[in-house]
Amino acid sequence: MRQRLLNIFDILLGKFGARHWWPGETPLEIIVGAVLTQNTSWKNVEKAITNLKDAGLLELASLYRTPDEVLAEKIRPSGYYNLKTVRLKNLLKVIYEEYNASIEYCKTLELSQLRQRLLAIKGIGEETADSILLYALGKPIFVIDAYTRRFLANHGLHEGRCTYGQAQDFFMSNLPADVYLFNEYHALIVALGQTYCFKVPKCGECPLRSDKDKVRSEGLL
DNA sequence: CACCAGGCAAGTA
DNA sequence: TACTTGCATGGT
Repeated sequence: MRQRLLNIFDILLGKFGARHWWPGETPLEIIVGAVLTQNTSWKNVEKAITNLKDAGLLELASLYRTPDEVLAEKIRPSGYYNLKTVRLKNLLKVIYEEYNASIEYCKTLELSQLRQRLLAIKGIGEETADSILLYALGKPIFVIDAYTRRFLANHGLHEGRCTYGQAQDFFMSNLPADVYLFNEYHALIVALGQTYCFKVPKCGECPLRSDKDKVRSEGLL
Protein backbone atom coordinates (compact mmCIF):
# COMPACT_ATOMS: atom_id res chain seq x y z
CA MET A 1 0.00 0.00 0.00
CA ARG A 2 2.93 2.29 0.69
CA GLN A 3 4.07 2.05 -2.91
CA ARG A 4 0.52 2.48 -4.17
CA LEU A 5 0.14 5.70 -2.18
CA LEU A 6 3.49 7.03 -3.33
CA ASN A 7 2.62 6.14 -6.90
CA ILE A 8 -0.69 8.01 -6.67
CA PHE A 9 1.17 10.95 -5.19
CA ASP A 10 3.55 11.08 -8.15
CA ILE A 11 0.68 10.93 -10.62
CA LEU A 12 -1.19 13.73 -8.87
CA LEU A 13 1.95 15.83 -8.61
CA GLY A 14 2.59 15.35 -12.32
CA LYS A 15 -0.98 16.24 -13.17
CA PHE A 16 -1.52 19.24 -10.91
CA GLY A 17 1.99 20.34 -10.00
CA ALA A 18 3.10 21.54 -6.56
CA ARG A 19 0.18 23.28 -4.85
CA HIS A 20 2.27 25.42 -2.51
CA TRP A 21 -0.27 25.18 0.29
CA TRP A 22 -1.61 26.63 2.52
CA PRO A 23 -2.89 29.65 0.58
CA GLY A 24 -1.79 32.34 3.04
CA GLU A 25 1.28 34.44 3.56
CA THR A 26 1.78 34.11 7.30
CA PRO A 27 1.15 31.45 9.96
CA LEU A 28 -1.56 33.68 11.44
CA GLU A 29 -3.30 34.01 8.10
CA ILE A 30 -3.23 30.23 7.77
CA ILE A 31 -4.67 29.79 11.25
CA VAL A 32 -7.46 32.27 10.59
CA GLY A 33 -8.20 30.63 7.25
CA ALA A 34 -8.36 27.20 8.87
CA VAL A 35 -11.17 28.35 11.17
CA LEU A 36 -13.02 30.42 8.58
CA THR A 37 -13.12 27.63 6.00
CA GLN A 38 -15.08 25.27 8.26
CA ASN A 39 -17.89 23.98 6.03
CA THR A 40 -17.40 27.00 3.79
CA SER A 41 -16.05 27.51 0.28
CA TRP A 42 -12.59 29.00 0.08
CA LYS A 43 -13.90 31.79 -2.15
CA ASN A 44 -15.97 33.13 0.73
CA VAL A 45 -13.03 32.83 3.09
CA GLU A 46 -10.90 34.91 0.72
CA LYS A 47 -13.39 37.76 0.96
CA ALA A 48 -13.23 37.63 4.74
CA ILE A 49 -9.42 37.50 4.78
CA THR A 50 -9.29 40.48 2.44
CA ASN A 51 -11.58 42.42 4.78
CA LEU A 52 -9.28 41.67 7.69
CA LYS A 53 -6.19 42.70 5.73
CA ASP A 54 -7.78 45.94 4.55
CA ALA A 55 -8.70 46.76 8.15
CA GLY A 56 -5.17 45.99 9.32
CA LEU A 57 -6.49 43.26 11.59
CA LEU A 58 -4.50 40.31 10.33
CA GLU A 59 -1.99 40.58 13.11
CA LEU A 60 -2.06 38.76 16.44
CA ALA A 61 -2.51 41.72 18.81
CA SER A 62 -4.96 43.60 16.58
CA LEU A 63 -7.08 40.56 16.04
CA TYR A 64 -7.14 39.63 19.72
CA ARG A 65 -8.24 43.05 20.91
CA THR A 66 -10.78 43.72 18.17
CA PRO A 67 -14.32 43.75 19.61
CA ASP A 68 -16.37 40.71 18.65
CA GLU A 69 -18.99 42.79 16.83
CA VAL A 70 -16.33 44.40 14.65
CA LEU A 71 -14.57 41.15 13.92
CA ALA A 72 -17.86 39.42 13.10
CA GLU A 73 -18.68 42.09 10.54
CA LYS A 74 -15.30 41.70 8.84
CA ILE A 75 -15.58 37.94 8.49
CA ARG A 76 -19.25 38.02 7.53
CA PRO A 77 -18.69 36.68 3.98
CA SER A 78 -17.28 33.43 5.35
CA GLY A 79 -20.60 32.52 6.97
CA TYR A 80 -21.33 31.43 10.57
CA TYR A 81 -19.64 34.70 11.45
CA ASN A 82 -20.80 34.96 15.06
CA LEU A 83 -19.73 31.39 15.72
CA LYS A 84 -16.39 31.81 14.00
CA THR A 85 -15.69 35.05 15.84
CA VAL A 86 -15.94 33.20 19.14
CA ARG A 87 -13.88 30.30 17.81
CA LEU A 88 -11.10 32.60 16.67
CA LYS A 89 -11.09 34.41 19.99
CA ASN A 90 -10.99 31.12 21.89
CA LEU A 91 -7.93 30.11 19.91
CA LEU A 92 -6.20 33.47 20.24
CA LYS A 93 -6.82 33.44 23.97
CA VAL A 94 -4.90 30.19 24.34
CA ILE A 95 -2.01 31.50 22.24
CA TYR A 96 -1.95 34.62 24.39
CA GLU A 97 -2.34 33.09 27.80
CA GLU A 98 -0.56 29.78 27.38
CA TYR A 99 1.84 30.16 24.49
CA ASN A 100 3.53 33.46 25.14
CA ALA A 101 1.38 35.24 22.54
CA SER A 102 3.72 33.78 19.96
CA ILE A 103 3.03 31.48 17.03
CA GLU A 104 6.79 30.99 16.72
CA TYR A 105 6.79 29.67 20.26
CA CYS A 106 4.01 27.25 19.33
CA LYS A 107 6.26 25.81 16.63
CA THR A 108 8.77 24.72 19.28
CA LEU A 109 6.20 22.62 21.12
CA GLU A 110 5.68 18.90 20.78
CA LEU A 111 3.08 17.74 18.25
CA SER A 112 0.81 15.47 20.28
CA GLN A 113 0.69 17.80 23.27
CA LEU A 114 -0.12 20.75 21.05
CA ARG A 115 -2.78 18.79 19.18
CA GLN A 116 -4.43 17.76 22.42
CA ARG A 117 -4.54 21.37 23.61
CA LEU A 118 -5.96 22.64 20.31
CA LEU A 119 -8.70 20.00 20.34
CA ALA A 120 -9.76 21.11 23.81
CA ILE A 121 -10.60 24.56 22.44
CA LYS A 122 -14.30 25.05 21.67
CA GLY A 123 -14.57 25.36 17.92
CA ILE A 124 -11.35 23.57 17.02
CA GLY A 125 -12.02 20.07 15.76
CA GLU A 126 -9.68 17.52 14.24
CA GLU A 127 -9.45 18.96 10.75
CA THR A 128 -8.96 22.51 11.93
CA ALA A 129 -6.37 21.44 14.50
CA ASP A 130 -4.43 19.35 12.01
CA SER A 131 -4.54 22.06 9.34
CA ILE A 132 -3.02 24.46 11.84
CA LEU A 133 -0.42 21.93 12.96
CA LEU A 134 0.69 21.00 9.46
CA TYR A 135 0.30 24.20 7.48
CA ALA A 136 0.88 26.92 10.05
CA LEU A 137 3.25 25.20 12.45
CA GLY A 138 5.04 22.75 10.16
CA LYS A 139 4.22 19.62 12.17
CA PRO A 140 4.11 16.23 10.39
CA ILE A 141 0.44 15.27 10.61
CA PHE A 142 -1.89 14.24 7.78
CA VAL A 143 -5.02 16.36 7.33
CA ILE A 144 -8.30 14.61 6.58
CA ASP A 145 -11.23 16.47 5.07
CA ALA A 146 -14.34 15.85 2.98
CA TYR A 147 -12.27 15.54 -0.20
CA THR A 148 -9.97 13.00 1.40
CA ARG A 149 -12.87 10.85 2.58
CA ARG A 150 -14.37 10.79 -0.90
CA PHE A 151 -10.96 10.01 -2.31
CA LEU A 152 -10.55 6.99 -0.03
CA ALA A 153 -14.07 5.73 -0.74
CA ASN A 154 -13.97 6.27 -4.49
CA HIS A 155 -10.68 4.47 -4.93
CA GLY A 156 -11.42 1.64 -2.56
CA LEU A 157 -8.37 2.41 -0.51
CA HIS A 158 -10.24 1.91 2.74
CA GLU A 159 -13.03 -0.52 3.53
CA GLY A 160 -16.37 1.17 4.08
CA ARG A 161 -16.84 4.25 6.18
CA CYS A 162 -14.06 5.25 8.47
CA THR A 163 -13.59 7.75 11.23
CA TYR A 164 -11.28 10.72 10.98
CA GLY A 165 -8.68 8.90 13.02
CA GLN A 166 -8.85 5.76 10.91
CA ALA A 167 -8.39 7.72 7.71
CA GLN A 168 -5.49 9.60 9.25
CA ASP A 169 -3.89 6.38 10.50
CA PHE A 170 -4.23 4.91 7.04
CA PHE A 171 -2.09 7.63 5.48
CA MET A 172 0.32 8.03 8.35
CA SER A 173 1.03 4.35 8.80
CA ASN A 174 1.69 3.93 5.10
CA LEU A 175 3.77 7.03 4.49
CA PRO A 176 6.94 8.47 6.03
CA ALA A 177 6.24 11.30 8.51
CA ASP A 178 7.38 14.02 6.18
CA VAL A 179 5.98 17.55 6.37
CA TYR A 180 6.48 18.26 2.69
CA LEU A 181 4.82 14.99 1.65
CA PHE A 182 1.82 15.44 3.96
CA ASN A 183 1.45 19.06 2.90
CA GLU A 184 1.53 18.35 -0.80
CA TYR A 185 -0.48 15.14 -0.67
CA HIS A 186 -3.46 16.68 1.04
CA ALA A 187 -3.38 19.69 -1.26
CA LEU A 188 -3.26 17.42 -4.31
CA ILE A 189 -6.26 15.39 -3.11
CA VAL A 190 -8.18 18.65 -2.82
CA ALA A 191 -7.08 19.62 -6.33
CA LEU A 192 -8.28 16.24 -7.60
CA GLY A 193 -11.60 16.58 -5.82
CA GLN A 194 -12.16 20.11 -7.08
CA THR A 195 -11.36 19.02 -10.62
CA TYR A 196 -13.45 15.85 -10.78
CA CYS A 197 -15.97 16.87 -8.16
CA PHE A 198 -16.76 13.41 -6.86
CA LYS A 199 -19.28 13.73 -4.10
CA VAL A 200 -20.76 11.11 -1.83
CA PRO A 201 -24.56 11.09 -1.57
CA LYS A 202 -25.84 11.94 1.87
CA CYS A 203 -28.70 9.50 1.76
CA GLY A 204 -27.15 6.60 -0.08
CA GLU A 205 -25.63 3.52 1.43
CA CYS A 206 -23.13 3.33 -1.38
CA PRO A 207 -20.05 5.37 -0.57
CA LEU A 208 -19.63 6.23 -4.24
CA ARG A 209 -21.65 9.01 -5.78
CA SER A 210 -21.59 7.67 -9.28
CA ASP A 211 -19.62 5.22 -11.34
CA LYS A 212 -18.98 7.93 -13.87
CA ASP A 213 -17.10 10.12 -11.43
CA LYS A 214 -15.23 7.14 -10.09
CA VAL A 215 -14.09 6.13 -13.53
CA ARG A 216 -13.04 9.66 -14.39
CA SER A 217 -10.70 9.92 -11.46
CA GLU A 218 -9.62 6.30 -11.76
CA GLY A 219 -8.70 6.91 -15.36
CA LEU A 220 -6.28 9.50 -14.12
CA LEU A 221 -4.89 7.30 -11.41
C1' DC B 1 -36.03 27.50 -6.15
C1' DA B 2 -32.74 23.85 -4.01
C1' DC B 3 -28.26 22.48 -2.90
C1' DC B 4 -23.50 22.77 -1.67
C1' DA B 5 -18.93 24.37 0.39
C1' DG B 6 -11.60 22.26 2.73
C1' DG B 7 -16.70 21.58 10.35
C1' DC B 8 -17.95 21.66 15.00
C1' DA B 9 -20.55 21.12 19.20
C1' DA B 10 -24.54 19.99 21.67
C1' DG B 11 -28.52 17.32 22.08
C1' DT B 12 -31.06 12.95 21.63
C1' DA B 13 -31.74 7.81 21.46
C1' DT C 1 -21.83 4.81 19.39
C1' DA C 2 -24.69 6.93 15.86
C1' DC C 3 -27.73 10.11 14.12
C1' DT C 4 -29.77 15.10 14.13
C1' DT C 5 -29.67 20.12 14.32
C1' DG C 6 -28.00 25.03 14.38
C1' DC C 7 -24.84 27.98 12.57
C1' DA C 8 -25.01 31.70 7.51
C1' DT C 9 -22.91 33.52 3.37
C1' DG C 10 -22.27 33.31 -1.64
C1' DG C 11 -22.10 30.58 -5.90
C1' DT C 12 -24.40 27.32 -9.27
